[in-house]
Amino acid sequence: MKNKLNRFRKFIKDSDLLFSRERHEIAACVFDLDTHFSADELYLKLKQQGSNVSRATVYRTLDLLVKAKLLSKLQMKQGQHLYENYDGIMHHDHMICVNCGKIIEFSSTEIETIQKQICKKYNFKMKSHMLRICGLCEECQKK
Amino acid sequence: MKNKLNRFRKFIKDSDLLFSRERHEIAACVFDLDTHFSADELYLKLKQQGSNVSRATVYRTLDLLVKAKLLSKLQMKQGQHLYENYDGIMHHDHMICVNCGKIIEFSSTEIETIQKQICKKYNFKMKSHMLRICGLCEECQKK
DNA sequence: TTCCCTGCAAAGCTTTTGCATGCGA
DNA sequence: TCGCATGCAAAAGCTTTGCAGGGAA
Repeated sequence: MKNKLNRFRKFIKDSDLLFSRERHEIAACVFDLDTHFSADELYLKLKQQGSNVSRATVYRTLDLLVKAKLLSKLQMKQGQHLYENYDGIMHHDHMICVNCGKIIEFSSTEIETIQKQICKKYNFKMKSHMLRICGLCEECQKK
Repeated sequence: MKNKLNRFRKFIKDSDLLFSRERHEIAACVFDLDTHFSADELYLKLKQQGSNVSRATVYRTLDLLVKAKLLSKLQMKQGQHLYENYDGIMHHDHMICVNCGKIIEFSSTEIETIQKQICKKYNFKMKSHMLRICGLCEECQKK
Protein backbone atom coordinates (compact mmCIF):
# COMPACT_ATOMS: atom_id res chain seq x y z
CA MET A 1 0.00 0.00 0.00
CA LYS A 2 2.79 2.34 1.02
CA ASN A 3 4.62 1.02 -1.96
CA LYS A 4 1.78 1.77 -4.34
CA LEU A 5 1.48 5.25 -2.93
CA ASN A 6 5.13 5.78 -3.71
CA ARG A 7 4.66 4.46 -7.19
CA PHE A 8 1.79 6.87 -7.66
CA ARG A 9 3.86 9.74 -6.36
CA LYS A 10 6.60 8.81 -8.78
CA PHE A 11 4.14 8.62 -11.66
CA ILE A 12 2.77 12.04 -10.81
CA LYS A 13 6.21 13.58 -10.53
CA ASP A 14 7.37 11.92 -13.74
CA SER A 15 4.34 13.37 -15.49
CA ASP A 16 5.20 16.84 -14.24
CA LEU A 17 2.07 17.01 -12.15
CA LEU A 18 1.61 17.89 -8.53
CA PHE A 19 1.15 15.34 -5.80
CA SER A 20 -1.59 17.32 -4.12
CA ARG A 21 -3.26 16.58 -0.82
CA GLU A 22 -6.41 15.50 -2.66
CA ARG A 23 -4.55 13.10 -4.90
CA HIS A 24 -2.80 11.68 -1.90
CA GLU A 25 -6.04 11.25 0.01
CA ILE A 26 -7.83 9.59 -2.87
CA ALA A 27 -4.96 7.27 -3.71
CA ALA A 28 -4.53 6.23 -0.10
CA CYS A 29 -8.21 5.46 0.14
CA VAL A 30 -8.11 3.45 -3.08
CA PHE A 31 -5.10 1.38 -2.04
CA ASP A 32 -6.82 0.68 1.25
CA LEU A 33 -9.65 -1.06 -0.57
CA ASP A 34 -9.34 -4.65 -1.61
CA THR A 35 -12.67 -4.90 -3.39
CA HIS A 36 -14.14 -3.70 -6.63
CA PHE A 37 -15.60 -0.27 -6.17
CA SER A 38 -17.34 2.44 -8.14
CA ALA A 39 -16.27 6.05 -8.35
CA ASP A 40 -19.25 7.07 -6.30
CA GLU A 41 -18.63 4.51 -3.58
CA LEU A 42 -15.13 5.83 -3.28
CA TYR A 43 -16.41 9.38 -3.15
CA LEU A 44 -18.83 8.50 -0.36
CA LYS A 45 -16.13 6.68 1.58
CA LEU A 46 -13.90 9.72 1.37
CA LYS A 47 -16.74 11.94 2.54
CA GLN A 48 -17.36 9.61 5.43
CA GLN A 49 -13.71 9.88 6.41
CA GLY A 50 -14.14 13.63 6.57
CA SER A 51 -12.55 14.46 3.26
CA ASN A 52 -13.81 17.37 1.22
CA VAL A 53 -12.81 16.20 -2.23
CA SER A 54 -15.33 16.63 -4.99
CA ARG A 55 -16.68 14.00 -7.32
CA ALA A 56 -14.87 15.68 -10.20
CA THR A 57 -11.54 15.28 -8.48
CA VAL A 58 -12.30 11.67 -7.64
CA TYR A 59 -12.96 10.93 -11.29
CA ARG A 60 -9.92 12.85 -12.42
CA THR A 61 -7.67 11.07 -9.96
CA LEU A 62 -9.07 7.66 -10.80
CA ASP A 63 -8.15 8.34 -14.39
CA LEU A 64 -4.63 9.12 -13.32
CA LEU A 65 -4.41 5.93 -11.30
CA VAL A 66 -5.55 3.96 -14.31
CA LYS A 67 -2.95 5.70 -16.46
CA ALA A 68 -0.35 4.88 -13.82
CA LYS A 69 -1.40 1.25 -14.16
CA LEU A 70 -2.17 1.05 -10.49
CA LEU A 71 -5.87 0.56 -11.07
CA SER A 72 -7.99 -1.31 -13.58
CA LYS A 73 -11.27 0.00 -14.83
CA LEU A 74 -14.01 -2.48 -15.60
CA GLN A 75 -17.03 -1.66 -17.71
CA MET A 76 -20.22 -2.75 -16.13
CA LYS A 77 -23.73 -2.47 -17.43
CA GLN A 78 -25.45 0.82 -17.99
CA GLY A 79 -22.39 2.95 -18.40
CA GLN A 80 -21.21 2.17 -14.93
CA HIS A 81 -17.64 1.34 -14.14
CA LEU A 82 -15.93 -0.49 -11.36
CA TYR A 83 -12.31 -0.12 -10.38
CA GLU A 84 -9.97 -2.62 -8.83
CA ASN A 85 -6.45 -2.48 -7.60
CA TYR A 86 -4.09 -3.73 -10.22
CA ASP A 87 -0.89 -5.41 -9.20
CA GLY A 88 0.45 -5.80 -12.68
CA ILE A 89 1.68 -9.27 -11.96
CA MET A 90 -0.92 -11.46 -13.57
CA HIS A 91 -4.00 -10.83 -15.59
CA HIS A 92 -7.21 -12.18 -14.16
CA ASP A 93 -10.80 -12.42 -15.27
CA HIS A 94 -14.16 -12.25 -13.56
CA MET A 95 -17.21 -14.29 -12.81
CA ILE A 96 -20.10 -12.07 -11.85
CA CYS A 97 -23.16 -13.28 -10.02
CA VAL A 98 -26.19 -11.76 -11.67
CA ASN A 99 -28.18 -12.24 -8.49
CA CYS A 100 -26.02 -10.82 -5.70
CA GLY A 101 -23.38 -9.01 -7.73
CA LYS A 102 -20.52 -10.93 -6.21
CA ILE A 103 -17.37 -10.90 -8.29
CA ILE A 104 -15.09 -13.91 -8.30
CA GLU A 105 -11.67 -13.53 -9.81
CA PHE A 106 -9.93 -16.29 -11.67
CA SER A 107 -7.16 -16.73 -14.14
CA SER A 108 -6.24 -19.33 -16.67
CA THR A 109 -2.95 -19.57 -18.44
CA GLU A 110 -4.53 -22.04 -20.83
CA ILE A 111 -7.06 -19.49 -22.00
CA GLU A 112 -4.34 -16.88 -22.30
CA THR A 113 -2.36 -19.21 -24.51
CA ILE A 114 -5.28 -19.95 -26.78
CA GLN A 115 -6.02 -16.25 -27.07
CA LYS A 116 -2.51 -15.62 -28.26
CA GLN A 117 -2.89 -18.32 -30.87
CA ILE A 118 -6.14 -16.81 -32.08
CA CYS A 119 -4.56 -13.37 -32.36
CA LYS A 120 -1.72 -14.80 -34.34
CA LYS A 121 -4.15 -16.47 -36.70
CA TYR A 122 -5.93 -13.18 -37.39
CA ASN A 123 -2.76 -11.06 -37.35
CA PHE A 124 -4.29 -9.10 -34.53
CA LYS A 125 -2.00 -7.31 -32.10
CA MET A 126 -3.53 -7.76 -28.66
CA LYS A 127 -3.29 -4.90 -26.24
CA SER A 128 -5.73 -6.07 -23.62
CA HIS A 129 -8.38 -8.66 -23.14
CA MET A 130 -11.20 -9.44 -20.79
CA LEU A 131 -13.25 -12.49 -20.15
CA ARG A 132 -16.40 -12.26 -18.14
CA ILE A 133 -18.68 -15.05 -17.08
CA CYS A 134 -22.12 -14.13 -15.79
CA GLY A 135 -24.29 -16.52 -13.86
CA LEU A 136 -25.13 -17.63 -10.35
CA CYS A 137 -22.65 -18.05 -7.54
CA GLU A 138 -22.75 -21.03 -5.23
CA GLU A 139 -24.91 -19.35 -2.57
CA CYS A 140 -27.41 -17.88 -4.98
CA GLN A 141 -27.97 -21.24 -6.65
CA LYS A 142 -29.18 -22.65 -3.37
CA LYS A 143 -31.88 -20.04 -2.97
CA MET B 1 -34.35 -12.60 -42.90
CA LYS B 2 -37.93 -13.47 -43.77
CA ASN B 3 -37.53 -16.32 -41.38
CA LYS B 4 -36.32 -14.11 -38.56
CA LEU B 5 -39.17 -11.74 -39.16
CA ASN B 6 -41.55 -14.65 -38.76
CA ARG B 7 -39.83 -15.72 -35.60
CA PHE B 8 -40.18 -12.22 -34.26
CA ARG B 9 -43.85 -12.15 -35.21
CA LYS B 10 -44.35 -15.43 -33.40
CA PHE B 11 -42.53 -14.15 -30.34
CA ILE B 12 -44.69 -11.04 -30.27
CA LYS B 13 -47.91 -13.01 -30.66
CA ASP B 14 -46.84 -15.54 -28.05
CA SER B 15 -46.18 -12.70 -25.65
CA ASP B 16 -49.66 -11.31 -26.25
CA LEU B 17 -48.30 -8.18 -27.81
CA LEU B 18 -49.13 -6.52 -31.08
CA PHE B 19 -47.05 -6.87 -34.20
CA SER B 20 -47.38 -3.20 -35.06
CA ARG B 21 -46.19 -1.48 -38.19
CA GLU B 22 -43.37 0.16 -36.23
CA ARG B 23 -42.15 -3.14 -34.80
CA HIS B 24 -42.27 -4.65 -38.25
CA GLU B 25 -40.33 -1.77 -39.74
CA ILE B 26 -37.66 -1.80 -37.08
CA ALA B 27 -37.22 -5.56 -37.12
CA ALA B 28 -36.98 -5.65 -40.90
CA CYS B 29 -34.33 -2.95 -40.81
CA VAL B 30 -32.40 -4.82 -38.14
CA PHE B 31 -32.44 -8.13 -39.97
CA ASP B 32 -31.26 -6.37 -43.07
CA LEU B 33 -28.06 -5.35 -41.30
CA ASP B 34 -25.14 -7.69 -41.08
CA THR B 35 -22.94 -5.48 -38.97
CA HIS B 36 -22.78 -4.38 -35.40
CA PHE B 37 -24.87 -1.27 -34.92
CA SER B 38 -25.94 1.12 -32.21
CA ALA B 39 -29.51 2.06 -31.40
CA ASP B 40 -28.93 5.52 -32.75
CA GLU B 41 -27.42 4.31 -36.01
CA LEU B 42 -30.48 2.17 -36.49
CA TYR B 43 -32.74 5.10 -35.68
CA LEU B 44 -30.97 7.26 -38.26
CA LYS B 45 -31.14 4.54 -40.88
CA LEU B 46 -34.86 4.22 -40.33
CA LYS B 47 -35.30 7.99 -40.62
CA GLN B 48 -33.32 7.93 -43.82
CA GLN B 49 -35.64 5.29 -45.19
CA GLY B 50 -38.53 7.62 -44.52
CA SER B 51 -39.76 5.98 -41.35
CA ASN B 52 -41.26 8.07 -38.58
CA VAL B 53 -40.46 5.87 -35.62
CA SER B 54 -39.15 7.57 -32.53
CA ARG B 55 -35.99 6.77 -30.66
CA ALA B 56 -38.05 5.50 -27.77
CA THR B 57 -39.74 2.93 -29.96
CA VAL B 58 -36.43 1.88 -31.43
CA TYR B 59 -35.06 1.22 -27.96
CA ARG B 60 -38.21 -0.55 -26.86
CA THR B 61 -38.23 -2.76 -29.94
CA LEU B 62 -34.54 -3.58 -29.65
CA ASP B 63 -35.23 -4.80 -26.14
CA LEU B 64 -37.94 -7.06 -27.49
CA LEU B 65 -35.62 -8.43 -30.14
CA VAL B 66 -33.05 -9.20 -27.49
CA LYS B 67 -35.69 -10.93 -25.37
CA ALA B 68 -36.73 -12.89 -28.45
CA LYS B 69 -33.11 -14.00 -28.75
CA LEU B 70 -32.90 -12.62 -32.25
CA LEU B 71 -30.39 -9.98 -31.30
CA SER B 72 -27.40 -9.77 -28.96
CA LYS B 73 -26.55 -6.67 -27.04
CA LEU B 74 -22.90 -5.84 -26.46
CA GLN B 75 -21.70 -3.41 -23.86
CA MET B 76 -19.21 -0.99 -25.22
CA LYS B 77 -17.37 1.80 -23.49
CA GLN B 78 -19.10 4.79 -22.06
CA GLY B 79 -22.46 3.23 -21.52
CA GLN B 80 -22.92 2.64 -25.18
CA HIS B 81 -24.26 -0.55 -26.60
CA LEU B 82 -23.97 -2.27 -29.92
CA TYR B 83 -26.35 -4.87 -31.24
CA GLU B 84 -25.72 -7.74 -33.59
CA ASN B 85 -27.92 -10.30 -35.20
CA TYR B 86 -27.89 -13.48 -33.23
CA ASP B 87 -28.33 -16.76 -34.97
CA GLY B 88 -28.43 -18.82 -31.83
CA ILE B 89 -26.25 -21.50 -33.34
CA MET B 90 -22.87 -20.87 -31.86
CA HIS B 91 -21.47 -18.42 -29.40
CA HIS B 92 -18.74 -16.19 -30.68
CA ASP B 93 -16.44 -13.56 -29.24
CA HIS B 94 -14.92 -10.33 -30.46
CA MET B 95 -11.63 -8.74 -31.27
CA ILE B 96 -11.98 -4.99 -31.40
CA CYS B 97 -9.50 -2.71 -33.08
CA VAL B 98 -8.90 0.26 -30.81
CA ASN B 99 -7.76 2.31 -33.77
CA CYS B 100 -10.43 1.87 -36.43
CA GLY B 101 -13.17 0.21 -34.41
CA LYS B 102 -13.33 -2.85 -36.60
CA ILE B 103 -14.85 -5.88 -34.94
CA ILE B 104 -13.62 -9.33 -35.82
CA GLU B 105 -15.65 -12.28 -34.66
CA PHE B 106 -14.12 -15.55 -33.62
CA SER B 107 -15.02 -18.59 -31.64
CA SER B 108 -13.08 -21.24 -29.80
CA THR B 109 -14.50 -24.44 -28.51
CA GLU B 110 -11.32 -24.95 -26.52
CA ILE B 111 -11.89 -21.78 -24.55
CA GLU B 112 -15.53 -22.71 -24.04
CA THR B 113 -14.43 -26.02 -22.60
CA ILE B 114 -11.96 -24.47 -20.20
CA GLN B 115 -14.59 -21.98 -19.08
CA LYS B 116 -16.91 -24.81 -18.18
CA GLN B 117 -14.16 -26.45 -16.16
CA ILE B 118 -13.48 -23.22 -14.31
CA CYS B 119 -17.16 -22.77 -13.50
CA LYS B 120 -17.30 -26.29 -12.18
CA LYS B 121 -14.33 -25.64 -9.96
CA TYR B 122 -15.98 -22.59 -8.41
CA ASN B 123 -19.47 -24.10 -8.37
CA PHE B 124 -20.58 -21.23 -10.53
CA LYS B 125 -23.58 -21.68 -12.79
CA MET B 126 -22.76 -19.93 -16.05
CA LYS B 127 -25.56 -18.13 -17.82
CA SER B 128 -23.54 -16.18 -20.35
CA HIS B 129 -20.00 -15.25 -21.06
CA MET B 130 -18.07 -12.84 -23.19
CA LEU B 131 -14.50 -12.60 -24.21
CA ARG B 132 -13.15 -9.47 -25.77
CA ILE B 133 -9.72 -8.81 -27.12
CA CYS B 134 -8.73 -5.22 -27.78
CA GLY B 135 -5.78 -4.26 -29.89
CA LEU B 136 -4.78 -3.43 -33.43
CA CYS B 137 -6.11 -5.11 -36.53
CA GLU B 138 -3.84 -6.10 -39.37
CA GLU B 139 -4.35 -2.90 -41.38
CA CYS B 140 -3.91 -0.56 -38.45
CA GLN B 141 -0.63 -2.19 -37.45
CA LYS B 142 0.82 -1.22 -40.81
CA LYS B 143 0.13 2.45 -40.35
C1' DT C 1 4.25 35.36 -10.32
C1' DT C 2 2.88 31.46 -12.75
C1' DC C 3 0.17 27.86 -13.61
C1' DC C 4 -1.72 23.60 -12.07
C1' DC C 5 -5.51 21.77 -9.25
C1' DT C 6 -9.86 22.03 -7.25
C1' DG C 7 -14.86 22.60 -6.49
C1' DC C 8 -19.04 23.79 -8.33
C1' DA C 9 -22.36 23.64 -11.57
C1' DA C 10 -23.65 22.74 -15.97
C1' DA C 11 -23.39 20.01 -19.88
C1' DG C 12 -22.97 15.53 -22.34
C1' DC C 13 -24.56 11.06 -23.87
C1' DT C 14 -27.13 7.22 -24.13
C1' DT C 15 -31.12 5.14 -22.46
C1' DT C 16 -35.47 5.01 -19.86
C1' DT C 17 -39.91 6.64 -18.42
C1' DG C 18 -44.40 9.34 -17.75
C1' DC C 19 -48.20 10.71 -20.05
C1' DA C 20 -51.63 11.85 -23.34
C1' DT C 21 -53.04 10.46 -27.79
C1' DG C 22 -54.23 7.16 -31.19
C1' DC C 23 -54.64 3.06 -33.69
C1' DG C 24 -55.78 -1.80 -34.02
C1' DA C 25 -58.54 -5.79 -32.86
C1' DT D 1 -64.95 -0.08 -26.93
C1' DC D 2 -60.65 -1.37 -24.66
C1' DG D 3 -56.05 -1.28 -24.13
C1' DC D 4 -51.57 -1.74 -25.85
C1' DA D 5 -48.15 1.02 -28.58
C1' DT D 6 -46.36 5.29 -29.87
C1' DG D 7 -44.20 9.93 -29.82
C1' DC D 8 -42.66 13.58 -27.31
C1' DA D 9 -40.30 15.52 -23.84
C1' DA D 10 -38.44 15.14 -19.58
C1' DA D 11 -35.85 12.46 -16.41
C1' DA D 12 -32.25 9.47 -15.11
C1' DG D 13 -27.58 8.05 -14.25
C1' DC D 14 -22.88 8.30 -14.62
C1' DT D 15 -19.14 10.98 -16.23
C1' DT D 16 -16.88 14.97 -18.25
C1' DT D 17 -15.96 19.77 -18.81
C1' DG D 18 -15.81 25.01 -18.38
C1' DC D 19 -14.63 28.34 -15.41
C1' DA D 20 -13.06 31.12 -11.76
C1' DG D 21 -10.74 31.03 -7.50
C1' DG D 22 -6.98 29.24 -4.64
C1' DG D 23 -2.67 27.33 -3.53
C1' DA D 24 2.02 25.49 -4.30
C1' DA D 25 6.66 26.13 -6.22
